[in-house]
Parts: sequence; C-alpha cells; structure tokens
Amino acid sequence: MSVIFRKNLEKFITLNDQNFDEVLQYFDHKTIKKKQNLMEEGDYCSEIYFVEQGCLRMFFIKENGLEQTTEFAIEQWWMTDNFSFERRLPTTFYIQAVEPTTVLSINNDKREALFKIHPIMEQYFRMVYQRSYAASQRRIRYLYEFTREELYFHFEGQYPEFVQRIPQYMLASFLGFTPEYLSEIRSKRRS
Amino acid sequence: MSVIFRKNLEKFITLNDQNFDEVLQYFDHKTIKKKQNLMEEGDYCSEIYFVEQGCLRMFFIKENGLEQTTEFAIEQWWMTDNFSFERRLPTTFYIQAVEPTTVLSINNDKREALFKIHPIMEQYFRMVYQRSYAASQRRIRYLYEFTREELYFHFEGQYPEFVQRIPQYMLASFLGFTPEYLSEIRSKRRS
DNA sequence: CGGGCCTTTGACTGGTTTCAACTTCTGTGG
DNA sequence: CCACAGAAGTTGAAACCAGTCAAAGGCCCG
Repeated sequence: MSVIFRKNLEKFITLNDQNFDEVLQYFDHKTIKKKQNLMEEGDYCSEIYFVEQGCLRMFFIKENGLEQTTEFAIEQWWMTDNFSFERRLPTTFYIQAVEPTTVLSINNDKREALFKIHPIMEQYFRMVYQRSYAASQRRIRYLYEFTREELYFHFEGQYPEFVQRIPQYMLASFLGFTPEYLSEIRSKRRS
Repeated sequence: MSVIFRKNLEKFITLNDQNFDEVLQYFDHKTIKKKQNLMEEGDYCSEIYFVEQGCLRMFFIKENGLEQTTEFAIEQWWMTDNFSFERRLPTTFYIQAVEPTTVLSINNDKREALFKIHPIMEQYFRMVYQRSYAASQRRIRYLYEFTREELYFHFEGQYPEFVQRIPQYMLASFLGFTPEYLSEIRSKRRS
C-alpha cells in the first residue's frame, strides 16, 4: 500500500516491489484528527513524518502566548523538528493536524537500521534534505526580499489552491504578520 | 593535505588514509582574494564550496540596488546556491570572499561519480544537509520570534568572535536591518 | 597624508501592530 | 434541521518599530 509514498520515492530512486515492501515495514501508519497534536513542546522529537493525506502545521508559542506557525506540510512533504530529532533534545515546537491527516512515521534508530539494509534510502534522504534545504534557503531570501504584503501576493501566486485550503489566520501567522493586516491587504485589492 | 576537510569528514564518517586521498582527488582547490566573487548572478551554480580557511558571504541585489547578505560561511562550512545547483538553473546570488579565502570545490557530476565509488560520501552529505536544514529551520524561527534588536543580541551571544571578524554593515544586512539601526542598538547598550 | 569607505547621530516617515468593537461564518447539541 | 455560541474575519484609530535621508566624524589603506 501507500501508493503516495512509493510515488515520492520514485521521484528520487528506483525500488522493485519486494524492496519497497521491505522498506515500508520500517514505517508506522498514524491517523490524526483535525486540531490533534502529533508532537508537543517538551516531547523528544524522535520521529519524522511523511504526509500521505491531509495537512500538518508546525508552530511554537511566542512570549505573548500566541501561536507562531513556521511550516506547513501537505501530501508528500516530510515534517519534523530536525534540531530536536538529530540532537535528541526536547522540542520547542508543536506539530498539529490542520485537517484529518494520515502520516507515515519512522524514528531515528529504525531509520539507521533501514540505511544499513537499504543503502539507497540514504541516497533518498540525502536528496530530500538537499531539496528541503534549498527550499528553506529560498524562503529565507523571500523573507529578506519582500515586504509582508508582497509575501502574501507571492505566496498566493505560487500556491493559490493551498491559500483556499487553510484558515486566513494561519496563513497570516506563517507569513509573519497579523490576521488584521491580512484583512487590510485583501480589502485593498478588492477596491 | 587539507587537514580541515578530513577533520570535518571525521565528524560524520570514518575514512582511512587511502580512501581519504581518493576522495580528495575529486575536489579542486581555489584561492580567492578579499572582495573577489566565486559566483555571480547569472552564473550556473555548478559547484559547492567547502571553506578551508577564511570567510564567504552570499548576497543578492535588491530592487533598490542594495546588497542583501543571506549567509556567511567560515571554516568547515559548505556554501552554495542549492536551488541553482540542484536544478541546474542560473543563480540570482553572488558568493564573495569577506577575507582571503581558500575553498575546496566539486561540481554536480563529479560528486555523483564520487558517490558511486565511495557510497559513504552519500551518507556524509545526507548528514551535512540534515544539519544544514535543521540550522535553517532554526534560523527561520528566530526571524519570527525576535525583534531586530533581539536578533542582534542573540547572534552576538552565539558568535561573539565572528561579530568582531566582519564589518558591521554586513552583519546588519545579514540580520535584516540597516547599518544605521545597528548603530542605534549598539549606542543604547553603551549608555 | 589624503580620500573614500564605514560608522554614528538625529529628524522625519511609513509599514505593520495592537486594541477594541463589530460582523460573519461554522459546527455542534438539542 | 435549527439555534446559538464560539471562532474567524473585518474595520478603524492610535502607537511603535525600524527605514530613509542627510550630514558629520572616524578610520583604514594606498
């Protein structure tokens, strides 16, 4: 099963049916309801998550008590607090389902074991991280290059369907401004 | 040679003398003067760079003509425009030496060849990218969490020696504000 | 020793936040 | 299936963080 995971693997590497089945054995399936947390502040973030269906968001709690969203993950995206995962330290983030969501998960130790038996998975993750890092680099550039208003129009241009999919206050948070200001931006364009 | 590269490799993997020599053959040495560019806007960013000695910065030119610094790399850091490198597209960044600098470089094709002969290097780069991505994730969090003033104090606390090493206007640019504002922050603390 | 680059200072400006009040949407229980 | 309460979105006024501009001072390197 997990057609979508296989599809994602095949973007980077080739695996025959038997090898895919073997690889899949290392992963667990999890189903979470909307608003349910997959990970909370203080947890050891021992796993990484691959979204099969649905949408996750990562956020932390700011000084003033507000939730600051830093990432979204939809189908075929990996998500975790990499710092906590790698250093085996407690996380300061939450991972929450924006919609009913199913994920594949694997912990650090199991993944190391997987790498030993299927070295091609090392290549797969090297490529996944290379892309993720590249995306992250680009995002940092946008944060420097664009005003908040431009960030919104740029994001809307790149992911129009996703903008429809999530509540505005989450999008505002992700783009680094307030829901009130997003309202203002949207009303400006209407006129 | 290249004691420092070997030192870095050994943080992640083990290689005997012979294998290290073989690996090193795939890399080129480059020496660049202060203010010289290793890469310019429009270039195909075909290589990745490992800093042996010195300091690089990556920047792009904003609409208003100003240089916006997005990254620094000192000894033992890798630097490249990953997006351009991976997709084989022209870059929109510059990479420039802040000090006289020596780097190791390798292009995409050579690196693929290296992975074939020394699969352990695939593991090395998987780990390097995992860390880089984690660092990038943390940096994005800081950009959301801190005011510009807090960003400065936080950075100064984490890298006090590096703050001394580079001109203030570059640091201000990297932290996302103007040299004037950095002056203001610094004068506030003096009083 | 001089010129240009870097840093500092101050006045003014504006993009974005904060706060509060109001309206609209949504989902859950009766 | 409707009612209603809480959540999400809108609007406007006041405040503030940080940018812009201009001018002066300091310092490095040729």
